[in-house]
Amino acid sequence: MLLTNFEKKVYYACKRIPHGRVSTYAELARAIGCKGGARAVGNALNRNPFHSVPCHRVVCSNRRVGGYAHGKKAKEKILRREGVEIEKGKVVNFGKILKKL
DNA sequence: CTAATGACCATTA
DNA sequence: ATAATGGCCATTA
Repeated sequence: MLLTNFEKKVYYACKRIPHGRVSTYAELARAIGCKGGARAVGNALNRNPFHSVPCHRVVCSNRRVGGYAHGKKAKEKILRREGVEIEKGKVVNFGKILKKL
């Protein structure tokens, strides 16, 4: 697979998010040493080719769910199945279940 | 090299 | 509370 170094870092970091927890695009960017690169992280996750990397656990820093390659609906569905409550398109226990990397 | 793109973010009105 | 704005950054054309 033709993966850029940036993408590799994003996927490896994303893999560290535990089941039932979430992280944010900005936090992920910060974790890999690319502060301010939240948008770039989103782009990388959008092209995520691995089923093993749980990109559905990455949400926006404002508690909103954020996008998903297969539709936001699917994303919410998966998150709920993992025990993450979502209210009006927003993560309920955000501060509680947020995983800092 | 430049310009456009996007699963973002913080600020401002 | 919502909407617009400018900024941010890797990738791609």
